[in-house]
Amino acid sequence: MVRMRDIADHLGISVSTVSLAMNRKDQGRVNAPLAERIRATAQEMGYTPNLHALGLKLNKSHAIALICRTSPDDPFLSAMTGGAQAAATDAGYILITIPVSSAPGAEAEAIETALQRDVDGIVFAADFYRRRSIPGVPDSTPFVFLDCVSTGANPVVTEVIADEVQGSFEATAHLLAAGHTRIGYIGVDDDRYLARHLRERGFRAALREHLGSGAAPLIVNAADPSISAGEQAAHQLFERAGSEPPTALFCFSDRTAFGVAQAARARGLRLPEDLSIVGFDNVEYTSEFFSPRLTTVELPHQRMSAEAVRQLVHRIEHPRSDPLRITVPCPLIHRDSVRPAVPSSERLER
Amino acid sequence: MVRMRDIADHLGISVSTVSLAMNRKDQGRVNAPLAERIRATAQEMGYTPNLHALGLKLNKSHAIALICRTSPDDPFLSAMTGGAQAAATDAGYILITIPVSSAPGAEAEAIETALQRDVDGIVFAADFYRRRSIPGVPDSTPFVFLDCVSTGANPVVTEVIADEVQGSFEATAHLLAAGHTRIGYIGVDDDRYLARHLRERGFRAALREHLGSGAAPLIVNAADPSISAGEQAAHQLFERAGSEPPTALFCFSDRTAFGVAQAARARGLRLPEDLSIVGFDNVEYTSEFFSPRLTTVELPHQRMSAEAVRQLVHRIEHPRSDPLRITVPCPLIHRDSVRPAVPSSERLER
DNA sequence: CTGAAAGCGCTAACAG
DNA sequence: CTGTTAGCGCTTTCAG
Repeated sequence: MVRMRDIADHLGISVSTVSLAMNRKDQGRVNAPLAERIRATAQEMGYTPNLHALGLKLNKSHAIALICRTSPDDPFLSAMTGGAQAAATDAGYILITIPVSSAPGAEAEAIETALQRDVDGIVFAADFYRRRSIPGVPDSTPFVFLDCVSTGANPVVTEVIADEVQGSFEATAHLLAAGHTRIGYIGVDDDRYLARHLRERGFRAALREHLGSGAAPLIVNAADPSISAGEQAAHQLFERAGSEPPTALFCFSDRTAFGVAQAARARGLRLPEDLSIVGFDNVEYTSEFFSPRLTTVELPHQRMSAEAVRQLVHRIEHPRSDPLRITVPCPLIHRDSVRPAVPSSERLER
Repeated sequence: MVRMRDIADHLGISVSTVSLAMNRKDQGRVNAPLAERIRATAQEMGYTPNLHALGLKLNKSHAIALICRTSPDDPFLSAMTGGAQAAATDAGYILITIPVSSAPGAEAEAIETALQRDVDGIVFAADFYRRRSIPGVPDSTPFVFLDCVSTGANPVVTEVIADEVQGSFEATAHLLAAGHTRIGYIGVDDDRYLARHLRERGFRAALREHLGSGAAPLIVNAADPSISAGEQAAHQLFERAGSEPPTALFCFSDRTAFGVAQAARARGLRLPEDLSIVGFDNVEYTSEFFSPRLTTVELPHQRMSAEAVRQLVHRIEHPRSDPLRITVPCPLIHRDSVRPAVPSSERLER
């Protein structure tokens, strides 16, 4: 491990001059050619700064903590950590992922761990979009929220969230563009999911915009976002619809969509010929194990976490900057579960 | 942030005494009651050691690096990092995950990053079980292999791998125990997968043990582990089997199994009534989106990575210990895709 | 049994 | 323009 000391000796100069040159604080302090020569030999000798020394001196670790709940089978975890990793590396930081169990004091403990490592900032991620209280972090440690917002009206902390409304609007618009007019929505009846209201709002907005405000949208909420609840809800919706069944369904989640597909098949409907469906989440493998391959709205965890890290770095480097609410769009992933609507007259002929 | 200095002042003693007491190096150096009192007040004042200072002094960071390829949708990534995280935390270390792209110099770069952070050890993980060369890491930095083995006969480095043979043996034995006798195996025809041979070996061994060496096992290899290749291979197998079709199939992977299921259904077979299948991997969501819920062998990434970290910590703390090859068992996950075999006479009656 | 002092690699006043 | 110096928090001889 070559130190500044080594390169100073090698050049017959002092450590502080080397330090100045290496930190590009040499404007009018070290003459240009010398500075250049220092940097060159540093490179040559394979100098890498000792981060412990730096940290000790500057109270800066060039490390960022990602604190999040980790259930062993969270489908979004890899995308989240991956995006955060990449962004951190890009910015010259390292990412430390600190898992937090669901035990009571776990979050405080995680924060403690992070602080002890002297991280320069913390990203708090939720396991799904939710409202949460501001964590007990000293004012001196910048932090941002990922996939969650603080209780209280105005963002007092930078928050990175998905644009659920836009995503569901787009999905519904896609169905409308395919000629469907009788479109239902299978939501979820659990207020812990903030997304619940946002996705319904996007759905309604698209319908209103394309069909006018006259149409009463067909909406049934499943008990939870599971496959079986989705299945049940779909049956309910078809029964409620009676003789005018929907030709397309927008679903709260991919799992909901899967349940819906099972219900539809049980009723003798072919997918996507008789019923088009769009899911939400773009859970990995969903597209592979689902047939027809599911058209769905992606929850862009990778982009979100990358953005969260970028925002955090910004706040680390500009401590006085204002908190922001960043909304990242949810792209619609076109696959095979949506078909153009067939006018009902033609359908009867077959 | 309270320092040793603070607690020394508070007690009117010197820093070195505190250090001695805190590090339990006080045997016959500090009198017992004082040492105890020091530890008590440290606790009270909320002392936490400054890791930068420690690292600087001792060249130890209490950090471990996990270096691995990360494709954004590796289904095993969360389990792997999760297990490693937990084990590292348990051992008082922190885990730094360093992603490595598939670009040429990427691995060297990742190692560089790790070394610069002064990690105490490195876990190298492969994206699937494979043989690989020893990475260019200084002798002073302990490392272990996860899900890979070194080229060369004897392990020169500690390796943690899954017991693929045992897993497939158990799966096949389960099928046999359910009364099946005509059992086929859909493998994969790609030698990059070391698992390929091991799984086939387990399959053959179970058959031999239960059925004797007379039976020629029905084996078809798919071109790759994808769904479509599995589907094709299954058709091929059924054609080859002719009038004596298998009543159960063991599959190289869950995706293979999914393809197999599609092929079977296309041939009018009901699952699991007419055909039992067992997969391999226990990929998340596979059980949910697969119907019937897939009985499969789990690739225990969480346990493996935890074990790798434990081994690494052991090597960090006992540098002269011998390299080991650790094999962790693959449990069979019982779900709904296996049914007891029905004697062929009864089958015809229905 | 306890304390003083040096030093890990680096930065930042401050002198020169 | 360059060098000297002190000090970040801790461990570890070495004296006392």
